[in-house]
Amino acid sequence: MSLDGQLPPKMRLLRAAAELLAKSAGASVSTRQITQLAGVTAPTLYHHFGDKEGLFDAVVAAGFEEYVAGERDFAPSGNPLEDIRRMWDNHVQFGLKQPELYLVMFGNIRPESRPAIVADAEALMEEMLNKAAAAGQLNVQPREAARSILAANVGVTLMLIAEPAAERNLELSTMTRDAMIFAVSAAQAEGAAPEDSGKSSVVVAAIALNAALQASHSDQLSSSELKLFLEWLHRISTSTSS
Amino acid sequence: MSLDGQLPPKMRLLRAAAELLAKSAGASVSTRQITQLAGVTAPTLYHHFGDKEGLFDAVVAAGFEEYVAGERDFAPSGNPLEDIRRMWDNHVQFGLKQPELYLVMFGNIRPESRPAIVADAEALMEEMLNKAAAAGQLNVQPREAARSILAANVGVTLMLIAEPAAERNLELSTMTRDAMIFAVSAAQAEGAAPEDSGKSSVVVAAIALNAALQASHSDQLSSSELKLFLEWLHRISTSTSS
DNA sequence: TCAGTTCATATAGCAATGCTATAGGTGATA
DNA sequence: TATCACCTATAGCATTGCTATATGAACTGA
Repeated sequence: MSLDGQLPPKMRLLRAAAELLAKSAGASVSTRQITQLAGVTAPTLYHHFGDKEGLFDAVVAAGFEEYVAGERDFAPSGNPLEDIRRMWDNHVQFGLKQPELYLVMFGNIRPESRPAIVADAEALMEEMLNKAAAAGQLNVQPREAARSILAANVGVTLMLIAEPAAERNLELSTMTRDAMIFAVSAAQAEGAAPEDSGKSSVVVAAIALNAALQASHSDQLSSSELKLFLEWLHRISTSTSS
Repeated sequence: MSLDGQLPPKMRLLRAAAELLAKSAGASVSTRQITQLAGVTAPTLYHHFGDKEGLFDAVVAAGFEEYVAGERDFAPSGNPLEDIRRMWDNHVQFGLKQPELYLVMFGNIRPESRPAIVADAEALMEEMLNKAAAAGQLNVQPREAARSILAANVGVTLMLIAEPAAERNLELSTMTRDAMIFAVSAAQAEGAAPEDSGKSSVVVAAIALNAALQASHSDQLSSSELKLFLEWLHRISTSTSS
Protein backbone atom coordinates (compact mmCIF):
# COMPACT_ATOMS: atom_id res chain seq x y z
CA MET A 1 0.00 0.00 0.00
CA SER A 2 2.86 2.36 -0.66
CA LEU A 3 3.56 4.17 -3.84
CA ASP A 4 4.74 7.09 -1.71
CA GLY A 5 8.10 7.56 -3.20
CA GLN A 6 9.08 11.15 -3.56
CA LEU A 7 7.18 11.28 -6.82
CA PRO A 8 4.65 14.07 -7.21
CA PRO A 9 1.05 13.06 -6.50
CA LYS A 10 0.11 13.32 -10.15
CA MET A 11 2.57 10.59 -11.07
CA ARG A 12 1.55 8.48 -8.10
CA LEU A 13 -2.05 8.69 -9.20
CA LEU A 14 -1.13 7.67 -12.73
CA ARG A 15 0.87 4.69 -11.54
CA ALA A 16 -1.73 3.61 -9.02
CA ALA A 17 -4.46 3.77 -11.63
CA ALA A 18 -2.39 1.84 -14.14
CA GLU A 19 -1.48 -0.80 -11.60
CA LEU A 20 -5.02 -1.31 -10.37
CA LEU A 21 -6.36 -1.30 -13.90
CA ALA A 22 -3.83 -3.91 -14.89
CA LYS A 23 -4.56 -6.36 -12.11
CA SER A 24 -8.31 -5.88 -11.80
CA ALA A 25 -9.56 -8.41 -14.31
CA GLY A 26 -12.25 -6.33 -15.88
CA ALA A 27 -13.80 -5.35 -12.58
CA SER A 28 -14.34 -1.63 -12.23
CA VAL A 29 -11.70 0.26 -10.30
CA SER A 30 -12.97 2.86 -7.86
CA THR A 31 -11.46 6.27 -7.35
CA ARG A 32 -11.14 5.47 -3.65
CA GLN A 33 -8.96 2.48 -4.37
CA ILE A 34 -6.77 4.61 -6.60
CA THR A 35 -6.41 7.53 -4.23
CA GLN A 36 -5.72 5.22 -1.29
CA LEU A 37 -3.01 3.35 -3.15
CA ALA A 38 -1.51 6.64 -4.27
CA GLY A 39 -1.62 7.97 -0.71
CA VAL A 40 -3.74 10.92 -1.71
CA THR A 41 -7.27 12.16 -1.13
CA ALA A 42 -10.04 12.53 -3.62
CA PRO A 43 -9.85 16.22 -4.56
CA THR A 44 -6.24 15.82 -5.63
CA LEU A 45 -7.37 13.43 -8.31
CA TYR A 46 -9.99 15.82 -9.60
CA HIS A 47 -7.67 18.76 -9.41
CA HIS A 48 -5.18 17.08 -11.73
CA PHE A 49 -7.39 15.09 -14.05
CA GLY A 50 -10.81 16.67 -13.73
CA ASP A 51 -12.51 13.38 -14.02
CA LYS A 52 -12.17 9.69 -13.44
CA GLU A 53 -12.27 9.29 -17.19
CA GLY A 54 -9.67 12.01 -17.48
CA LEU A 55 -7.34 9.97 -15.32
CA PHE A 56 -7.98 6.87 -17.37
CA ASP A 57 -7.41 8.81 -20.55
CA ALA A 58 -4.04 9.86 -19.18
CA VAL A 59 -3.22 6.24 -18.39
CA VAL A 60 -4.21 5.25 -21.89
CA ALA A 61 -2.12 8.03 -23.38
CA ALA A 62 0.91 6.85 -21.42
CA GLY A 63 0.25 3.30 -22.54
CA PHE A 64 0.00 4.42 -26.11
CA GLU A 65 3.34 6.17 -25.94
CA GLU A 66 4.83 2.95 -24.71
CA TYR A 67 3.18 1.19 -27.61
CA VAL A 68 4.52 3.64 -30.15
CA ALA A 69 7.98 3.40 -28.64
CA GLY A 70 7.84 -0.36 -29.03
CA GLU A 71 6.77 -0.01 -32.63
CA ARG A 72 9.63 2.31 -33.48
CA ASP A 73 12.40 0.74 -31.50
CA PHE A 74 13.63 -1.93 -33.82
CA ALA A 75 15.98 -0.99 -36.58
CA PRO A 76 14.63 -1.28 -40.11
CA SER A 77 15.70 -4.56 -41.63
CA GLY A 78 15.92 -3.36 -45.20
CA ASN A 79 12.88 -5.42 -46.13
CA PRO A 80 9.80 -3.30 -45.41
CA LEU A 81 7.45 -6.27 -45.47
CA GLU A 82 9.59 -7.96 -42.84
CA ASP A 83 9.40 -4.82 -40.73
CA ILE A 84 5.63 -4.88 -41.01
CA ARG A 85 5.65 -8.42 -39.69
CA ARG A 86 7.64 -7.30 -36.70
CA MET A 87 5.29 -4.40 -36.21
CA TRP A 88 2.36 -6.79 -36.20
CA ASP A 89 4.03 -9.07 -33.67
CA ASN A 90 4.90 -6.12 -31.46
CA HIS A 91 1.28 -5.07 -31.49
CA VAL A 92 0.11 -8.51 -30.43
CA GLN A 93 2.73 -8.78 -27.70
CA PHE A 94 1.75 -5.40 -26.33
CA GLY A 95 -1.88 -6.50 -26.15
CA LEU A 96 -1.06 -9.75 -24.42
CA LYS A 97 1.23 -8.12 -21.88
CA GLN A 98 -1.23 -5.42 -20.91
CA PRO A 99 -4.63 -6.83 -21.77
CA GLU A 100 -6.69 -4.47 -19.65
CA LEU A 101 -4.97 -1.42 -21.04
CA TYR A 102 -5.30 -2.80 -24.53
CA LEU A 103 -9.00 -3.43 -24.07
CA VAL A 104 -9.51 0.16 -23.04
CA MET A 105 -7.46 1.36 -26.00
CA PHE A 106 -8.84 -0.81 -28.78
CA GLY A 107 -11.78 -2.77 -27.36
CA ASN A 108 -13.94 0.04 -26.08
CA ILE A 109 -13.60 2.34 -29.02
CA ARG A 110 -16.56 4.58 -29.59
CA PRO A 111 -16.95 7.11 -32.35
CA GLU A 112 -17.28 10.12 -30.06
CA SER A 113 -14.57 9.21 -27.63
CA ARG A 114 -11.26 7.90 -28.87
CA PRO A 115 -10.51 7.49 -32.57
CA ALA A 116 -7.36 9.58 -32.16
CA ILE A 117 -5.39 6.58 -30.99
CA VAL A 118 -6.56 4.55 -33.92
CA ALA A 119 -5.56 7.30 -36.30
CA ASP A 120 -2.10 7.46 -34.77
CA ALA A 121 -1.66 3.71 -34.94
CA GLU A 122 -2.76 3.78 -38.56
CA ALA A 123 -0.30 6.52 -39.35
CA LEU A 124 2.47 4.44 -37.81
CA MET A 125 1.56 1.49 -39.96
CA GLU A 126 1.13 3.62 -43.06
CA GLU A 127 4.55 5.11 -42.62
CA MET A 128 6.06 1.66 -42.84
CA LEU A 129 3.86 0.67 -45.75
CA ASN A 130 4.98 3.71 -47.67
CA LYS A 131 8.45 2.24 -47.78
CA ALA A 132 7.07 -1.00 -49.11
CA ALA A 133 5.12 0.92 -51.73
CA ALA A 134 8.17 2.88 -52.76
CA ALA A 135 9.99 -0.42 -53.22
CA GLY A 136 7.27 -1.62 -55.54
CA GLN A 137 6.12 -4.25 -53.09
CA LEU A 138 2.58 -3.00 -52.64
CA ASN A 139 -0.55 -3.86 -54.50
CA VAL A 140 -2.88 -1.26 -53.02
CA GLN A 141 -2.74 2.22 -51.59
CA PRO A 142 -0.58 2.38 -48.45
CA ARG A 143 -3.30 4.07 -46.45
CA GLU A 144 -5.90 1.47 -47.30
CA ALA A 145 -3.44 -1.31 -46.69
CA ALA A 146 -2.50 0.18 -43.32
CA ARG A 147 -6.12 0.44 -42.21
CA SER A 148 -6.81 -3.08 -43.33
CA ILE A 149 -3.76 -4.61 -41.69
CA LEU A 150 -4.29 -2.73 -38.46
CA ALA A 151 -7.91 -3.81 -38.29
CA ALA A 152 -6.94 -7.44 -38.67
CA ASN A 153 -4.15 -6.94 -36.16
CA VAL A 154 -6.56 -5.57 -33.59
CA GLY A 155 -9.06 -8.33 -34.21
CA VAL A 156 -6.48 -11.05 -33.76
CA THR A 157 -5.14 -9.47 -30.59
CA LEU A 158 -8.61 -9.20 -29.10
CA MET A 159 -9.31 -12.82 -29.91
CA LEU A 160 -6.08 -13.92 -28.29
CA ILE A 161 -6.81 -11.85 -25.19
CA ALA A 162 -10.24 -13.44 -24.98
CA GLU A 163 -8.73 -16.90 -24.83
CA PRO A 164 -7.54 -18.37 -21.55
CA ALA A 165 -3.82 -17.71 -21.43
CA ALA A 166 -3.05 -21.41 -21.39
CA GLU A 167 -4.71 -22.13 -24.72
CA ARG A 168 -3.41 -19.17 -26.63
CA ASN A 169 -2.20 -20.27 -30.00
CA LEU A 170 -0.05 -17.64 -31.62
CA GLU A 171 -0.38 -19.38 -34.95
CA LEU A 172 -3.64 -17.52 -35.35
CA SER A 173 -1.58 -14.35 -35.32
CA THR A 174 1.16 -15.41 -37.71
CA MET A 175 -1.29 -16.96 -40.11
CA THR A 176 -3.54 -13.92 -40.26
CA ARG A 177 -0.54 -11.64 -40.44
CA ASP A 178 0.96 -13.42 -43.41
CA ALA A 179 -2.41 -13.67 -45.09
CA MET A 180 -2.90 -9.93 -44.88
CA ILE A 181 0.61 -9.08 -45.97
CA PHE A 182 0.44 -11.51 -48.82
CA ALA A 183 -2.88 -10.19 -50.06
CA VAL A 184 -1.62 -6.64 -49.92
CA SER A 185 1.80 -7.22 -51.37
CA ALA A 186 2.72 -7.27 -55.01
CA ALA A 187 3.84 -10.90 -54.95
CA GLN A 188 0.53 -12.24 -56.17
CA ALA A 189 0.53 -9.97 -59.18
CA GLU A 190 3.03 -12.20 -60.94
CA GLY A 191 0.51 -14.38 -62.61
CA ALA A 192 -1.63 -16.23 -60.12
CA ALA A 193 -4.94 -14.93 -58.82
CA PRO A 194 -7.20 -15.77 -61.69
CA GLU A 195 -9.97 -13.31 -60.76
CA ASP A 196 -7.95 -10.11 -60.70
CA SER A 197 -4.74 -10.85 -62.47
CA GLY A 198 -5.37 -7.47 -64.08
CA LYS A 199 -3.45 -5.82 -61.27
CA SER A 200 -0.65 -5.49 -63.68
CA SER A 201 2.78 -4.14 -63.02
CA VAL A 202 1.44 -0.80 -64.22
CA VAL A 203 -0.69 -0.51 -61.12
CA VAL A 204 2.14 -1.55 -58.84
CA ALA A 205 4.46 0.90 -60.48
CA ALA A 206 1.92 3.68 -60.15
CA ILE A 207 1.51 3.01 -56.46
CA ALA A 208 5.25 2.92 -55.96
CA LEU A 209 5.71 6.19 -57.81
CA ASN A 210 2.95 7.79 -55.83
CA ALA A 211 4.54 6.77 -52.54
CA ALA A 212 7.95 7.93 -53.67
CA LEU A 213 6.57 11.30 -54.73
CA GLN A 214 4.78 11.92 -51.45
CA ALA A 215 7.84 10.89 -49.50
CA SER A 216 10.40 13.02 -51.31
CA HIS A 217 8.44 16.28 -51.42
CA SER A 218 9.72 16.84 -54.90
CA ASP A 219 10.04 20.45 -55.96
CA GLN A 220 10.05 19.79 -59.68
CA LEU A 221 6.34 20.34 -60.01
CA SER A 222 4.27 23.23 -58.77
CA SER A 223 1.78 22.41 -56.07
CA SER A 224 -1.17 22.62 -58.42
CA GLU A 225 0.57 20.50 -61.03
CA LEU A 226 1.51 18.00 -58.35
CA LYS A 227 -2.05 17.87 -57.14
CA LEU A 228 -3.41 16.98 -60.55
CA PHE A 229 -0.62 14.56 -61.21
CA LEU A 230 -1.31 12.78 -57.97
CA GLU A 231 -4.98 12.66 -58.80
CA TRP A 232 -4.21 10.86 -62.06
CA LEU A 233 -1.86 8.52 -60.33
CA HIS A 234 -4.53 7.79 -57.77
CA ARG A 235 -7.03 7.04 -60.54
CA ILE A 236 -4.62 4.67 -62.19
CA SER A 237 -3.56 2.91 -59.05
CA THR A 238 -7.09 2.36 -57.79
CA SER A 239 -8.51 1.17 -61.07
CA THR A 240 -9.64 -2.43 -61.11
CA SER A 241 -9.64 -4.29 -64.34
CA SER A 242 -12.63 -6.52 -63.63
CA MET B 1 -41.94 5.93 -20.78
CA SER B 2 -44.18 2.98 -21.44
CA LEU B 3 -43.15 -0.52 -22.24
CA ASP B 4 -46.12 -1.72 -20.21
CA GLY B 5 -47.73 -3.89 -22.75
CA GLN B 6 -49.14 -7.04 -21.37
CA LEU B 7 -45.71 -8.60 -21.62
CA PRO B 8 -44.34 -10.24 -18.51
CA PRO B 9 -41.94 -8.13 -16.48
CA LYS B 10 -39.00 -10.27 -17.47
CA MET B 11 -39.51 -9.41 -21.14
CA ARG B 12 -40.12 -5.77 -20.34
CA LEU B 13 -36.85 -5.65 -18.46
CA LEU B 14 -35.00 -7.22 -21.35
CA ARG B 15 -36.43 -4.80 -23.86
CA ALA B 16 -35.90 -1.79 -21.66
CA ALA B 17 -32.29 -2.76 -21.06
CA ALA B 18 -31.69 -3.39 -24.76
CA GLU B 19 -33.29 -0.08 -25.72
CA LEU B 20 -31.38 1.97 -23.18
CA LEU B 21 -28.16 0.19 -24.00
CA ALA B 22 -28.68 0.87 -27.68
CA LYS B 23 -29.29 4.60 -27.37
CA SER B 24 -26.89 5.40 -24.54
CA ALA B 25 -23.72 6.16 -26.43
CA GLY B 26 -21.30 4.35 -24.21
CA ALA B 27 -22.57 6.02 -21.04
CA SER B 28 -23.38 3.57 -18.31
CA VAL B 29 -27.02 2.60 -17.94
CA SER B 30 -28.35 2.46 -14.38
CA THR B 31 -30.65 -0.19 -13.04
CA ARG B 32 -33.02 2.53 -11.96
CA GLN B 33 -33.37 3.78 -15.52
CA ILE B 34 -34.07 0.28 -16.69
CA THR B 35 -36.61 -0.60 -14.03
CA GLN B 36 -38.37 2.71 -14.45
CA LEU B 37 -38.66 2.27 -18.21
CA ALA B 38 -39.87 -1.28 -17.71
CA GLY B 39 -42.43 -0.12 -15.13
CA VAL B 40 -40.99 -2.38 -12.48
CA THR B 41 -39.14 -2.02 -9.20
CA ALA B 42 -35.64 -3.05 -8.36
CA PRO B 43 -36.14 -6.45 -6.69
CA THR B 44 -37.94 -7.74 -9.75
CA LEU B 45 -34.80 -7.26 -11.76
CA TYR B 46 -32.68 -9.13 -9.25
CA HIS B 47 -35.23 -11.87 -8.88
CA HIS B 48 -35.14 -12.65 -12.58
CA PHE B 49 -31.55 -11.94 -13.48
CA GLY B 50 -29.69 -12.05 -10.17
CA ASP B 51 -27.42 -9.27 -11.23
CA LYS B 52 -27.08 -6.25 -13.41
CA GLU B 53 -24.50 -8.16 -15.37
CA GLY B 54 -26.88 -11.10 -15.53
CA LEU B 55 -29.45 -8.88 -17.22
CA PHE B 56 -26.87 -7.60 -19.66
CA ASP B 57 -25.74 -11.13 -20.37
CA ALA B 58 -29.33 -11.99 -21.23
CA VAL B 59 -29.50 -9.01 -23.57
CA VAL B 60 -26.28 -10.11 -25.21
CA ALA B 61 -27.57 -13.66 -25.56
CA ALA B 62 -30.69 -12.38 -27.27
CA GLY B 63 -28.56 -10.21 -29.52
CA PHE B 64 -26.39 -13.14 -30.38
CA GLU B 65 -29.37 -15.24 -31.37
CA GLU B 66 -30.39 -12.45 -33.69
CA TYR B 67 -26.87 -12.43 -35.09
CA VAL B 68 -26.86 -16.17 -35.65
CA ALA B 69 -30.26 -16.00 -37.30
CA GLY B 70 -28.92 -13.35 -39.66
CA GLU B 71 -25.93 -15.51 -40.49
CA ARG B 72 -28.08 -18.51 -41.31
CA ASP B 73 -30.94 -16.87 -43.10
CA PHE B 74 -29.60 -16.60 -46.60
CA ALA B 75 -29.78 -19.60 -48.86
CA PRO B 76 -26.46 -21.14 -49.86
CA SER B 77 -25.42 -19.88 -53.24
CA GLY B 78 -23.60 -22.98 -54.34
CA ASN B 79 -20.27 -21.21 -54.08
CA PRO B 80 -19.06 -21.55 -50.49
CA LEU B 81 -16.56 -18.73 -50.79
CA GLU B 82 -19.33 -16.45 -51.93
CA ASP B 83 -21.39 -17.49 -48.92
CA ILE B 84 -18.47 -16.62 -46.67
CA ARG B 85 -18.41 -13.16 -48.20
CA ARG B 86 -22.05 -12.71 -47.37
CA MET B 87 -21.44 -13.99 -43.87
CA TRP B 88 -18.71 -11.41 -43.44
CA ASP B 89 -20.91 -8.61 -44.70
CA ASN B 90 -23.73 -9.72 -42.44
CA HIS B 91 -21.38 -9.58 -39.49
CA VAL B 92 -20.31 -6.04 -40.32
CA GLN B 93 -23.88 -4.89 -40.87
CA PHE B 94 -24.95 -6.34 -37.55
CA GLY B 95 -22.17 -4.46 -35.80
CA LEU B 96 -23.01 -1.17 -37.48
CA LYS B 97 -26.71 -1.47 -36.76
CA GLN B 98 -26.27 -2.28 -33.08
CA PRO B 99 -22.90 -0.83 -32.17
CA GLU B 100 -23.40 -0.79 -28.42
CA LEU B 101 -24.55 -4.37 -28.35
CA TYR B 102 -21.71 -5.36 -30.61
CA LEU B 103 -19.16 -3.65 -28.39
CA VAL B 104 -20.40 -5.59 -25.41
CA MET B 105 -20.29 -8.80 -27.40
CA PHE B 106 -16.92 -8.48 -29.13
CA GLY B 107 -15.24 -5.37 -27.76
CA ASN B 108 -15.23 -6.17 -24.07
CA ILE B 109 -14.17 -9.75 -24.31
CA ARG B 110 -12.26 -11.04 -21.33
CA PRO B 111 -10.89 -14.50 -20.85
CA GLU B 112 -12.92 -15.25 -17.76
CA SER B 113 -16.18 -13.81 -18.88
CA ARG B 114 -17.38 -14.49 -22.34
CA PRO B 115 -15.48 -16.60 -24.82
CA ALA B 116 -18.57 -18.74 -25.40
CA ILE B 117 -19.94 -16.26 -27.91
CA VAL B 118 -16.69 -16.21 -29.79
CA ALA B 119 -16.60 -20.00 -29.90
CA ASP B 120 -20.14 -20.09 -31.30
CA ALA B 121 -19.34 -17.49 -33.92
CA GLU B 122 -16.25 -19.43 -34.89
CA ALA B 123 -18.24 -22.63 -35.17
CA LEU B 124 -20.67 -20.86 -37.47
CA MET B 125 -17.88 -19.70 -39.70
CA GLU B 126 -16.13 -23.05 -39.61
CA GLU B 127 -19.29 -24.81 -40.69
CA MET B 128 -19.32 -22.77 -43.85
CA LEU B 129 -15.62 -23.18 -44.43
CA ASN B 130 -15.99 -26.94 -44.22
CA LYS B 131 -18.04 -26.78 -47.39
CA ALA B 132 -15.33 -24.80 -49.09
CA ALA B 133 -12.75 -27.31 -47.92
CA ALA B 134 -14.83 -30.21 -49.19
CA ALA B 135 -14.96 -28.51 -52.57
CA GLY B 136 -11.18 -28.27 -52.61
CA GLN B 137 -11.25 -24.50 -52.30
CA LEU B 138 -9.30 -24.26 -49.08
CA ASN B 139 -5.62 -23.92 -48.47
CA VAL B 140 -5.58 -24.38 -44.69
CA GLN B 141 -7.52 -26.16 -42.00
CA PRO B 142 -11.11 -24.95 -41.83
CA ARG B 143 -10.90 -24.30 -38.09
CA GLU B 144 -7.79 -22.17 -38.40
CA ALA B 145 -9.23 -20.36 -41.37
CA ALA B 146 -12.45 -19.69 -39.47
CA ARG B 147 -10.63 -18.25 -36.49
CA SER B 148 -8.49 -16.11 -38.71
CA ILE B 149 -11.33 -14.76 -40.80
CA LEU B 150 -13.51 -14.10 -37.79
CA ALA B 151 -10.71 -12.24 -36.05
CA ALA B 152 -10.24 -9.98 -39.06
CA ASN B 153 -13.98 -9.57 -39.35
CA VAL B 154 -14.25 -8.42 -35.74
CA GLY B 155 -11.32 -6.06 -36.11
CA VAL B 156 -12.76 -4.43 -39.20
CA THR B 157 -16.17 -4.05 -37.61
CA LEU B 158 -14.71 -2.43 -34.51
CA MET B 159 -12.72 -0.02 -36.64
CA LEU B 160 -15.80 0.94 -38.60
CA ILE B 161 -17.80 1.44 -35.42
CA ALA B 162 -15.05 3.67 -34.08
CA GLU B 163 -15.32 5.97 -37.07
CA PRO B 164 -17.89 8.75 -37.17
CA ALA B 165 -20.82 7.35 -39.09
CA ALA B 166 -20.43 9.96 -41.80
CA GLU B 167 -16.91 8.92 -42.75
CA ARG B 168 -17.41 5.21 -42.71
CA ASN B 169 -15.82 3.68 -45.73
CA LEU B 170 -17.03 0.15 -46.30
CA GLU B 171 -14.20 -0.46 -48.70
CA LEU B 172 -12.08 -1.27 -45.69
CA SER B 173 -14.42 -4.16 -45.08
CA THR B 174 -14.58 -5.52 -48.61
CA MET B 175 -10.86 -5.17 -49.11
CA THR B 176 -9.93 -6.97 -45.90
CA ARG B 177 -12.61 -9.55 -46.54
CA ASP B 178 -11.30 -10.42 -49.98
CA ALA B 179 -7.73 -10.36 -48.78
CA MET B 180 -8.50 -12.92 -46.09
CA ILE B 181 -10.56 -15.14 -48.34
CA PHE B 182 -7.96 -14.99 -51.06
CA ALA B 183 -5.13 -15.86 -48.70
CA VAL B 184 -7.06 -18.78 -47.30
CA SER B 185 -8.43 -20.11 -50.53
CA ALA B 186 -6.75 -22.51 -52.87
CA ALA B 187 -6.61 -20.04 -55.74
CA GLN B 188 -3.08 -18.89 -55.01
CA ALA B 189 -1.74 -22.43 -55.01
CA GLU B 190 -1.73 -22.46 -58.78
CA GLY B 191 1.76 -21.21 -59.21
CA ALA B 192 2.24 -17.73 -57.85
CA ALA B 193 3.44 -17.02 -54.32
CA PRO B 194 7.15 -17.57 -54.68
CA GLU B 195 7.80 -18.07 -50.97
CA ASP B 196 5.42 -20.93 -50.28
CA SER B 197 4.46 -22.33 -53.62
CA GLY B 198 5.04 -25.66 -51.89
CA LYS B 199 1.43 -25.74 -50.81
CA SER B 200 0.89 -28.26 -53.51
CA SER B 201 -2.35 -29.73 -54.64
CA VAL B 202 -1.59 -32.62 -52.30
CA VAL B 203 -2.16 -30.40 -49.31
CA VAL B 204 -5.34 -28.97 -50.76
CA ALA B 205 -6.62 -32.42 -51.57
CA ALA B 206 -5.82 -33.65 -48.08
CA ILE B 207 -7.70 -30.78 -46.51
CA ALA B 208 -10.66 -31.40 -48.77
CA LEU B 209 -10.72 -35.08 -47.97
CA ASN B 210 -10.46 -34.36 -44.28
CA ALA B 211 -13.44 -32.03 -44.40
CA ALA B 212 -15.46 -34.44 -46.46
CA LEU B 213 -14.75 -37.26 -44.04
CA GLN B 214 -15.75 -35.27 -41.01
CA ALA B 215 -18.92 -34.09 -42.70
CA SER B 216 -20.15 -37.42 -43.94
CA HIS B 217 -19.61 -39.44 -40.76
CA SER B 218 -18.49 -42.31 -42.88
CA ASP B 219 -19.06 -45.76 -41.40
CA GLN B 220 -16.50 -47.56 -43.49
CA LEU B 221 -13.78 -47.24 -40.90
CA SER B 222 -13.92 -48.08 -37.22
CA SER B 223 -13.68 -45.18 -34.87
CA SER B 224 -10.13 -46.02 -33.89
CA GLU B 225 -9.11 -46.46 -37.51
CA LEU B 226 -10.78 -43.21 -38.38
CA LYS B 227 -8.98 -41.45 -35.57
CA LEU B 228 -5.57 -42.53 -36.78
CA PHE B 229 -6.43 -41.84 -40.37
CA LEU B 230 -7.54 -38.32 -39.48
CA GLU B 231 -4.36 -37.80 -37.54
CA TRP B 232 -2.29 -38.68 -40.59
CA LEU B 233 -4.38 -36.44 -42.76
CA HIS B 234 -3.93 -33.66 -40.30
CA ARG B 235 -0.19 -34.17 -40.37
CA ILE B 236 -0.15 -34.00 -44.13
CA SER B 237 -2.41 -31.02 -44.45
CA THR B 238 -0.56 -28.92 -41.89
CA SER B 239 2.89 -29.68 -43.21
CA THR B 240 4.69 -26.71 -44.64
CA SER B 241 7.31 -27.33 -47.26
CA SER B 242 9.55 -24.38 -46.39
C1' DT C 1 10.34 41.16 5.87
C1' DC C 2 5.82 40.54 4.70
C1' DA C 3 1.16 40.92 2.37
C1' DG C 4 -0.67 38.93 -1.87
C1' DT C 5 -1.27 35.47 -5.14
C1' DT C 6 -1.27 30.93 -6.92
C1' DC C 7 -0.91 26.22 -6.73
C1' DA C 8 -1.84 21.86 -4.27
C1' DT C 9 -3.95 19.10 -0.82
C1' DA C 10 -7.36 17.86 2.96
C1' DT C 11 -12.16 17.66 5.57
C1' DA C 12 -16.64 16.60 5.12
C1' DG C 13 -20.55 15.55 2.69
C1' DC C 14 -24.12 15.17 -1.37
C1' DA C 15 -26.66 12.63 -4.88
C1' DA C 16 -26.73 8.53 -7.46
C1' DT C 17 -25.51 3.83 -7.88
C1' DG C 18 -25.96 -1.53 -7.26
C1' DC C 19 -28.06 -4.42 -4.33
C1' DT C 20 -30.95 -6.66 -0.45
C1' DA C 21 -33.77 -7.84 3.99
C1' DT C 22 -38.28 -8.15 4.59
C1' DA C 23 -42.99 -8.28 3.65
C1' DG C 24 -47.16 -8.26 0.76
C1' DG C 25 -49.86 -9.93 -2.97
C1' DT C 26 -51.35 -13.41 -6.60
C1' DG C 27 -52.65 -17.68 -8.60
C1' DA C 28 -52.94 -22.77 -8.69
C1' DT C 29 -53.81 -26.97 -6.14
C1' DA C 30 -55.78 -29.79 -2.40
C1' DT D 1 -60.91 -22.39 2.33
C1' DA D 2 -56.07 -23.17 3.23
C1' DT D 3 -51.55 -23.82 1.54
C1' DC D 4 -47.74 -23.08 -1.02
C1' DA D 5 -44.77 -21.51 -4.59
C1' DC D 6 -44.00 -17.73 -7.22
C1' DC D 7 -43.62 -12.94 -8.17
C1' DT D 8 -43.47 -8.06 -6.85
C1' DA D 9 -43.10 -3.77 -3.72
C1' DT D 10 -41.37 -0.78 0.41
C1' DA D 11 -37.58 0.89 2.44
C1' DG D 12 -32.94 1.22 3.19
C1' DC D 13 -27.73 0.01 3.31
C1' DA D 14 -22.96 0.54 1.60
C1' DT D 15 -20.33 2.23 -2.09
C1' DT D 16 -19.75 4.98 -5.93
C1' DG D 17 -18.17 9.52 -8.48
C1' DC D 18 -17.75 14.05 -7.42
C1' DT D 19 -17.61 18.85 -5.06
C1' DA D 20 -18.05 23.13 -1.80
C1' DT D 21 -15.08 24.86 1.15
C1' DA D 22 -11.01 25.51 3.75
C1' DT D 23 -6.02 24.94 4.82
C1' DG D 24 -1.27 24.75 3.80
C1' DA D 25 2.96 25.69 0.97
C1' DA D 26 5.66 28.22 -2.32
C1' DC D 27 6.65 32.01 -4.89
C1' DT D 28 6.23 37.17 -6.07
C1' DG D 29 7.02 42.11 -5.56
C1' DA D 30 7.69 45.94 -2.48
